[in-house]
Amino acid sequence: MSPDTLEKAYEPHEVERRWYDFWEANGLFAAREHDAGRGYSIVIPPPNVTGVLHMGHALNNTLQDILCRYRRLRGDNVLWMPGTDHAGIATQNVVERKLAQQGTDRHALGRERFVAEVWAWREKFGGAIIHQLKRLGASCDWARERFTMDEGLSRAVRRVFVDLYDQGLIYRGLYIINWCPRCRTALADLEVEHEEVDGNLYHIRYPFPQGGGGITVATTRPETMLGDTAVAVNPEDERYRGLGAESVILPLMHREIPIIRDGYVDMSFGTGGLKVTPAHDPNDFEIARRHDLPSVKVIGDDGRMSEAAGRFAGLDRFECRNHVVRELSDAGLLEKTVPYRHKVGHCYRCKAAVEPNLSRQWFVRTQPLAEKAIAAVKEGKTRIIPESWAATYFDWLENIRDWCISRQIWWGHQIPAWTCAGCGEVAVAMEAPAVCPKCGDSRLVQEEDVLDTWFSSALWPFSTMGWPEETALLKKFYPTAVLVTGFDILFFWVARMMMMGLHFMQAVPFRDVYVHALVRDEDGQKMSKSKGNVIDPLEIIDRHGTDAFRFTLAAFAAQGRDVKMSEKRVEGYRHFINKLWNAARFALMHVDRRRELPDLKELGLADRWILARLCRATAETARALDAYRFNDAAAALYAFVWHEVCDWYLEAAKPALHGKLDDAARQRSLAVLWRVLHDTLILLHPFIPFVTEEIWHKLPGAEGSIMRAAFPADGAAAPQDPTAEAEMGVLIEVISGIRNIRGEMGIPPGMALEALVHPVTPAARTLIETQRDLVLNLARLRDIRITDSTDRPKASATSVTPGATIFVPLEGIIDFARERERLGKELAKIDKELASVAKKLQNHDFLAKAAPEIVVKVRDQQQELLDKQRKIRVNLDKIREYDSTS
RNA sequence: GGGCGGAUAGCUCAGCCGGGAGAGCGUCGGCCUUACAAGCCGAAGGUCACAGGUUCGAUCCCUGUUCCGCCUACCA
Repeated sequence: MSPDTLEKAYEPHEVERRWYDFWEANGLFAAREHDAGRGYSIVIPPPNVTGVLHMGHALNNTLQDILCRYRRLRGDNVLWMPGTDHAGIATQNVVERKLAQQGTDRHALGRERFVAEVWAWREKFGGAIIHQLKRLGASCDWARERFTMDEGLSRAVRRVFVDLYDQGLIYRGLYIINWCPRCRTALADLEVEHEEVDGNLYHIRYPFPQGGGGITVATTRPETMLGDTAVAVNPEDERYRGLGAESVILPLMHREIPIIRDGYVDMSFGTGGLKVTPAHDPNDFEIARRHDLPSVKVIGDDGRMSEAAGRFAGLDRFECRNHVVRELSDAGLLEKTVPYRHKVGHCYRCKAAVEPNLSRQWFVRTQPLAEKAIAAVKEGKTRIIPESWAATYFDWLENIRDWCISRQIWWGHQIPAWTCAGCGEVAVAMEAPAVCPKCGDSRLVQEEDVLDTWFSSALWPFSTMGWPEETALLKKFYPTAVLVTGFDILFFWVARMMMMGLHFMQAVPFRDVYVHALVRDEDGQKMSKSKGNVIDPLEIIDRHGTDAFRFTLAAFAAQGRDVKMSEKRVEGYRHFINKLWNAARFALMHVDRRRELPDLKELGLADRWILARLCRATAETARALDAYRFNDAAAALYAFVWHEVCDWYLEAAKPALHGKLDDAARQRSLAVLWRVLHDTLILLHPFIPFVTEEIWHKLPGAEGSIMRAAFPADGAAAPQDPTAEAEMGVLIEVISGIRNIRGEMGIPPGMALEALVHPVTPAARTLIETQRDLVLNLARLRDIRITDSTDRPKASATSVTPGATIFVPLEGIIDFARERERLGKELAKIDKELASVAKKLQNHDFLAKAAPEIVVKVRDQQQELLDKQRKIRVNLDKIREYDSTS
């Protein structure tokens, strides 16, 4: 195969590897912080080091890559900052599972060796997702790749922690937090997934000390009763006036606990009695504070009952529930058990049921930070797109609660706080202090806990650019242009980056937040391993190529709607890639070297038409991408390439290209073809980078990488040619009319026909005369005759178009019944349209109140329809006449 | 409990500021026309969920209803 011809079908795999290597080797992804040129930056949502590329990543990164490649073509100095997230709990879990397989665990190793083990794991497997992103074509500036645990980012984390602590925005305290007994760590509220489960509501009677009676409470978690320290009723509740007792006996534990009155209690729920378990329920914790009640922690950190649970100690919490219920029932204190559907919190990492637990943890005081994050969006400093997500963003930030940031795991940024063994002073500092700042004791013990993974993620837009140093990178590229993300991490990540960015950089981290949809399976189900409906992006890429896959994602990425992915759809777009490939193949059979575009005046109609359409496609692509309307851009390009370039232009240009016309015509067509292919490749490149680069290098006169090309001029700078568009429109109608007759009348394509054309205006006559060859060729006619008479050959089929009425003589072939049916069908359509138009024009209110240009438009419409109706009727009548006489 | 989104052709979905309902796939009929059968030409197919309202005019704006999906919340 010679260098300037193409294979018959596009084979993506070898091409993709070759060009990706080429781009990387030539530094085409590199940002230049010291260069002029408008800076455009995006920071990647860092995938977990444990991650493997899934559909969500594929969509997210395809959209980012489209934007980055587009901005480069527009001449911007683009930084796409890549990296990965250490993913504290997730990664620790992965390595712990590996250790379990080896018959050991982290406690046997000890902290230091375990952490070393995780680093080793990361060295070996952590790069997988990066390789996968490269297969997707992601044009990140890989030389700058960062990791949330690397030295620079860790410094940024410590700096932020220390500053927030000094500013009173980080504190430590004893509160009810969400505890995962499986991961054995605290979780933030956000990290708890609430799921509906079928449970029971147990009604338990707590008898009075004197025996008998008592107060009945209802609970879904009876095992927590072992830690009850009061029973509460509403002070307004008539049922509990004058009880004659101020306490009850806690069953099974035989502990006397007080009856308290608190407005929190909902009188309408159950019996109006509430058991109070301060150590295992956030509301009860608050009630206990108000009433100065003690706390009894009966569930331990491992999910088993603690010593405080007396004889139940050591039982698993769920096992204990069964024991408690049985014993209560035996004691006659279980009044009833009703099935109850309620939500239970689960750990977002391991799915174990979360236990609210009293615990000493570190918190970020979020409210002051949230206020600024709200204001920034309200003031338009950051736009959220689509706008509907702003409401969700505001709602969460307005009701934000303090953020529990400490985790009882080993993999992560260890909290930079040291406790003095001598005086108990807590010192918070960037580096370990040598001695206690208060008493001078050197026995300092660092806090064991690490920080929530999302704490370091919150700093990502500036920590990756070198903060807290004042780097050239920050100066050039902060704030970033846009953050592209799924809505699932709007709170986890986006809102927190807003808070931290505003606090530490005094500027928003991004001007736009583009929130894209979720990728689901073809039935709209969320993809999950347990459902077995996961489609692996890499398998899709293997089978159909990266470009087809990317184009599919872009084409389905309509704002505010989930993407339903199925292999079938990718297949459809693979056909598109192949169509482009073959169009190029055809073009390259003719185009030999670059030619200047001749004057518009010298060009043929089809040439002028396609250039005008190219100009529109360019403007539409730019408009759509500037507005994050990826699907609009993809649809516009698809339609342009397939239905305008391939279906009409290439077909129209064939005679000239094949040398059937004069050489000047051939040269002109070649120049236009070159221009159309050249610009179209650039327009498509952000979406389908590989195939466009491959074709680009076969295109004579196209220099270097397509990545360095300039986006075509759109709008005023490019040829606007409404005349060509209108004239070509008339011809397309004429040709389609003839094709319709052929198809409907069942005439084989091989049979050459002749047509008699009656133009409606002298201009149309001239047009058809001058474009005679084009019509002959595209309508597959033997001959075309132009007539001033409306007389029609006897046995002929008719097509009425806006520019001309066409008669196709079908002597000996015509099936009169069929033609009658065809015209009748068309007439019925016109009658229907005419009726609705007439209704409008008979309406005085419409004439008086509608915009004048609309009225004019409707009048013109009516005129056209009436004209067409009249012509069809005449022909229908004649057909009837002939039919009856023949 | 609060909030958000969706309902348009057989399927999957576009449809920005109200003014003659679109695409892809699928279906039907005809074609190996020297770029492409992963293709070409032609065609059929819709009460724009339902009920009201605003308007000269509503798939589009407003209200309500039904169904589906999602987010969020400390009612045991």
